Amino acid sequence: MAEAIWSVGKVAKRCGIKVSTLHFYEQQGLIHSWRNAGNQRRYKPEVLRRISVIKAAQKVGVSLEEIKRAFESLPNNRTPTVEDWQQLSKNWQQILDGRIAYLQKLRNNLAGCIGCGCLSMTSCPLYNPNDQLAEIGSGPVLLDQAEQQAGVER
Amino acid sequence: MAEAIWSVGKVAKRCGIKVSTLHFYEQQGLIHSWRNAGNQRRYKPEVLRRISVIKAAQKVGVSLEEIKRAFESLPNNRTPTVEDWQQLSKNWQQILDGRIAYLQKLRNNLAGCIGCGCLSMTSCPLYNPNDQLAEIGSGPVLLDQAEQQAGVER
DNA sequence: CTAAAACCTCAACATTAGTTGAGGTAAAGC
DNA sequence: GCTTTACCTCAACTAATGTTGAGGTTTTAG
Repeated sequence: MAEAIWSVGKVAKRCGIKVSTLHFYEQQGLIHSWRNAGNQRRYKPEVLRRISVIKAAQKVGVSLEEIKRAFESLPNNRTPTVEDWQQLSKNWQQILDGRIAYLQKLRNNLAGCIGCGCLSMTSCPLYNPNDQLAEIGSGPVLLDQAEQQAGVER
Repeated sequence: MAEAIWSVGKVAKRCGIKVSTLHFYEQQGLIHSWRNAGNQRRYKPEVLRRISVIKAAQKVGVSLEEIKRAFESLPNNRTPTVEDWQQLSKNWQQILDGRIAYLQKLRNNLAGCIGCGCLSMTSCPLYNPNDQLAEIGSGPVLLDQAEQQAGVER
């Protein structure tokens, strides 16, 4: 201990990622390092925290670009404090809450939509783009009223 | 109505996706069509349901490859029945339940991990790869015990 | 002091999920 | 019947997220 400076290999091993990924993240501006006399990367322990946040965010489907923007709220002139991370954490929880609510809605509608017998898209919240269900990742989901015109099929 | 046969343009418009995406999905084996006398694609209304399932799945972070495997449980010799879709829906709900549980765990640990003051990864469920939190998408998240060796931090 | 392990850069490649465009055919509207 | 719109194929391109490898330097262990 007292050894608060990390090499790229150590960080990679500790985080379960590849050295090349650290290079990549640095290139993308997600993490920072300085160089020693022999041009090798050196990291503050803070980087471990950043990487774990990146990993957690990715599991929730957040892009590196968005993570980068979130990190921009952290100070770059000094090591982030507990308060800095807490603020970031608070923002994250909001995202997570939304995400959870979305999934729950999707889950509860699933039996009634995908597996339903109505074969209609008119009122289905899964198919209906006006439903807030669709308001997470992308644009329009699917338009309404359709499959009941079926039955004839081929 | 009675017109239960769809052209690629109609399907695309109804689903809010591009024609090229339909080509792509067909090429990937996610949807099927037959051709009319003039070599144009024709679809059963079933395709709308498939596409909405694809779109819903993607929002949950499921890859096309996994969706394809899920679709393999559907009959390819006949149009899927309500029961077929219900079965698929049931499997989906399990995935969703796991995903929701994961996010909830992540959410509840967020303040205590990212934003905590301990600066230690020894017992942090977010950093700890043995924690089931990590069991969703990928391999190891982050290994333990680290940042408390910090404090010096140059 | 030397050999092995770890690093460095830079370019190319990989994968997923599509999109775009060129060059040509089919169907629909008037 | 002509013109516009929709379709067709095939190849190339995009963007995000990394990974691999070549060729060379630094650090570390014995």
